[in-house]
Amino acid sequence: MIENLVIVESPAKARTIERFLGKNYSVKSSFGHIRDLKKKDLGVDVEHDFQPQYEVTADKKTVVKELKQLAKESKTVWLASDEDREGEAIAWHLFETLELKPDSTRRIVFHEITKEAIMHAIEHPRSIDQHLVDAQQARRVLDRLVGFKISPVLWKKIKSALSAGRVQSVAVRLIVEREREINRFEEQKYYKVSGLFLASDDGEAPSAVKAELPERFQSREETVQFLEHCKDASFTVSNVETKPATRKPAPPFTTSTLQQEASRKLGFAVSQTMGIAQKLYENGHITYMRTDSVNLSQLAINSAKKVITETLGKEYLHTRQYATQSKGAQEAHEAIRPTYMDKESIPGDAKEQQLYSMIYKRTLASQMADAKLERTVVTIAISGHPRAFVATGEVILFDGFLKMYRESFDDEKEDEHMEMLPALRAGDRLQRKQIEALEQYTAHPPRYTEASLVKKLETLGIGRPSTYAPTITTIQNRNYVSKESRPGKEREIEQFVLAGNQVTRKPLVRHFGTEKRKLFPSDVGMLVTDFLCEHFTNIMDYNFTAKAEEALDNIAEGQLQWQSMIRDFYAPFHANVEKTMKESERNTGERVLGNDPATGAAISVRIGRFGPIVQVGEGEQVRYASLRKEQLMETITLEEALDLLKFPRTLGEYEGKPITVAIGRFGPYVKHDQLYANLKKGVDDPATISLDDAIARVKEKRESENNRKIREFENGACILNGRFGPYITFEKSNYKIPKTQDATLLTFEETMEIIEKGGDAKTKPVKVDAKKEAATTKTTRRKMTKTK
DNA sequence: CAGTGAGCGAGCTTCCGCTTGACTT
Repeated sequence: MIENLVIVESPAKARTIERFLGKNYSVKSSFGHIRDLKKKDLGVDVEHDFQPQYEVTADKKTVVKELKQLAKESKTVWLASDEDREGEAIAWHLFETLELKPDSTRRIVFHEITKEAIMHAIEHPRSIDQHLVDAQQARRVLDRLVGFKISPVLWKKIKSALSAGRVQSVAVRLIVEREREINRFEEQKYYKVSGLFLASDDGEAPSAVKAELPERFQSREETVQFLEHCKDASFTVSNVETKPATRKPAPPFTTSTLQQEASRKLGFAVSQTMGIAQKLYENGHITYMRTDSVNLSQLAINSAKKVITETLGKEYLHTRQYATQSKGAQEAHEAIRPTYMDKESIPGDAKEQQLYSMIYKRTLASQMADAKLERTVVTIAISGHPRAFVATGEVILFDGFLKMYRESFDDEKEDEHMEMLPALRAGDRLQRKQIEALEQYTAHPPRYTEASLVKKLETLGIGRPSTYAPTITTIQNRNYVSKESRPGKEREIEQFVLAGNQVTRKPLVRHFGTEKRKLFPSDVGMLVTDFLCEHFTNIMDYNFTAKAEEALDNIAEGQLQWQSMIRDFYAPFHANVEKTMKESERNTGERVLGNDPATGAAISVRIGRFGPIVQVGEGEQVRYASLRKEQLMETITLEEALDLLKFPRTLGEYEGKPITVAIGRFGPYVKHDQLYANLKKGVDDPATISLDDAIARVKEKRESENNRKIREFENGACILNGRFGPYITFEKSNYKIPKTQDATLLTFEETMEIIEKGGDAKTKPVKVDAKKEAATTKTTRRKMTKTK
């Protein structure tokens, strides 16, 4: 007989609490939700007041069985899940599923994992808050109805296996709309003028002053005229303004801000950050990593106080309590912080250490003094000209929290660090050294990164800390958006330099528009977004979730019955689903671009079975070509489409067989006798490549194929070198070689034995959608490298 | 590292939010 069974959500938390509670308490974990709406079908009985049809989730069967047994043997069961909507529902589902008795069940909550907090909770149990549970049921049912009613409309009207949802569809919409803003954007050329001056020599070495002209010049003529004027002009300090300024530290990390900073400072993907944070949490180094709270426990603040005072001194200390401002925050946890504030570093791999160090510094900095600065703005007048140069300098009088941590921002420019200025007074004459005018272009609004999309979703109150990373993965897996790095364009620009007494023009080549790890919408993403915005306007509204949250709050407060909220939503929604199913056309996003100048045949683009294609002609004469990854149906021109249709192109013959050039999913390639060889990026142009160069690619590919091949047997079985080391391939299936065997020494018999044995575990050579297959192999690969 | 296609049938796909291990081509 167990005296007390305590159930929490996370096993790591269970371990900690068990230490505090002693031997009369057994602490177990439910591993989150244990029950959910039926996996198959709608799982909601819309005919009978939306009765939810719950079932124990497949991977929770064993946990539930174990908990049920333990509960039976326990005198008292303490349900200690989080104190938010989901946590309350978990407690209720446990109560129902484990068939607990009201008399022997207690609901408790605590906000800090300390002995005092837990003991206090045990002394103040309450009962399950059914209103809060109902709010969760409403949330769950709403999401199921939206997702499972709209997705089938997409399967029928656009493409199979697509999905729609309250969160993901809006996330995609944000990316699609940003892309269109960028397409509409008209860049403007301008010239930016900067000057280098010398402060007059007062016996010591003269010091340099870098200054800029705040206004930009639109035309070259204006620019050159200005520089010509500067030739003989004199430059005088006309004004010096010095102002004190302070900077405050950023609050401690939440899930969203951690993801943003890890992306900016460490280049981590959102899911990567969460994986590393999970490890740190499991090893006891940090507090819980899925949180929307910036709150620190008194214990944490006190120990931060101690560390700061002891290592940096009292003047660096300024304890603060931060208040969460983000919409829809439920604050079941603390901010993300080190478990022990005195641990500056932890064991673990490089990435774990990097992330920990960032969390450590940010948390300590949040309890440190403001930085005190002095900002100086110097105006430099130009004789005979109305404009003036401006030099800005910043001096840190007291570094405060900056000693520990400096926050990063998305729009930060590398070269904008402030420098110190020499001491200057109004009336000082400056010596002109050099003045430059550089041709520049206005920048379009930035594309979202994974992390900046999370930030945007959070400000809209859409999604939760536990779903930011999965949502971003989902919209990429559905091929609505993709994360890509694109090189941008090289562009010739000009610079005018006034040095000595001469203005010279320098042509320069600069890179513009480089994109790193940005989210780009696909044609399908755009098509689905347009379709949903047209037919399901209210769900695509950026305020849909915020409005739903208001109703959910009313349910939680007992002001509104949950079925009543769902009923109000469902009636018009369902009618709309039916109407759209029946009336709307199948939508391939077809767009006619024009006619082929050679034959007069119509050229159009649309979404085909395997993605966007360009089509020329019809019937027997029809020809297709895939769009390239960076092309969109919305913006492709007739000329670009014609270029795509030039392939495959036959170059000639080699060894009696034709050599052709084509453009596939993975870029341009040459094909010769079953062999595919990629063209060399930046060297070969598929439109102009010569037969000789193509033959060279084929020979190179043969060479590398041979190097890959360790052995080949008579019956076609091969031992190859792959990414994961040597493996066997036979009749389109791959087999792992046991670590105990040396791949280079395998005999034919041994090889065939491995193939036989591996019969069950091997991958089935089934036909799968090529894109889907590529997506799954990609994700497994990512996971493999992560666990390494 | 590997991959370079383009609907016959039948049946499947799908949501959001809690939480961790499985997976080894």
